[in-house]
Amino acid sequence: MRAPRGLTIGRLAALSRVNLETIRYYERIGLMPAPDRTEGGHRLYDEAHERRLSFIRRGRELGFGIESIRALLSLAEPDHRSCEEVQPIAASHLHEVRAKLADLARLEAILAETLSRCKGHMSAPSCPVLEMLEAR
Amino acid sequence: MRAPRGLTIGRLAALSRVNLETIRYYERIGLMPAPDRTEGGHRLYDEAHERRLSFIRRGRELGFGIESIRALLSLAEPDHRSCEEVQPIAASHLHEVRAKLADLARLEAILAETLSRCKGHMSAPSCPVLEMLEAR
DNA sequence: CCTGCAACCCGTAGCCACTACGGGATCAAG
DNA sequence: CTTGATCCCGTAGTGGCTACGGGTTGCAGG
Repeated sequence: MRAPRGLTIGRLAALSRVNLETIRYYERIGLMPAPDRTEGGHRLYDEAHERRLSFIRRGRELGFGIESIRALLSLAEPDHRSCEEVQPIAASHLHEVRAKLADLARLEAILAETLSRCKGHMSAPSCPVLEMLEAR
Repeated sequence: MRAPRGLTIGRLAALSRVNLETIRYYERIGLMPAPDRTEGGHRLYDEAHERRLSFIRRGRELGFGIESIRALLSLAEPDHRSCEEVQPIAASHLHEVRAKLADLARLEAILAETLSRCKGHMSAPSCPVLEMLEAR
């Protein structure tokens, strides 16, 4: 009665909500360790892989880049565990997120305002959007 | 006293604030027409090119994709000029911008809140950021 | 006229983070 | 033992550029 260790890549993909091809990609770039294989060569994962992969997915969902996640993963290891070193990574990312946010908000305002001036004059020869793009 | 027609790619780049290599790229993908050349093969542009390139730059700055800009450019031509056809392109883009905006705002809130809980316990063994990534 | 050097030429490869494809091998259920 | 789902691997494509390298052209000063 050995534990049911041996998660196929497909089941790992479903469990961690990461695309199967993406898992292989993470292995290629060294973000996920190469797992054991069956005799026939199929990958076999365990719970530790699942935890690591879910960590990566949550990091990606928060917008961290692969290299930041690599750093965060090593800072999450029991020996190295350091909030002090995690903070600058997260803070720098937050800074970038805020910059993009400000940029997008600007675009949104311009687009919304310009489009609002389009309402109605469907068949008119003038177009606020085109005029903005041609603007001096 | 012929007009000073004949803008080198470098001067066009400076004038339109588009990278020189990007201009060549736009020509390769058919977004910019192939201009005349000097005897030696250097590209020579005119004001029409400058207007088109600036149109493209403004479109890119507003976040439109290359294919949308291609469509907008053709809808900006004197014969085809159609606000009616421009609107769905801009509206669809605005929709995408708003989706990204909402997504980024969500990230920002999570990151900011989590980081705020990091303040102070620099050398503590626990870390709100890591805990969130490991969550479950 | 000649030199020197900035500007230009072209094609290709690299960036990020995947995603898709194709053709073959393996696994597990019936 | 057959079938069909799953998995294998390597490579190429995505978007929108940017960088590189090695060669050619243009033009201003001497």
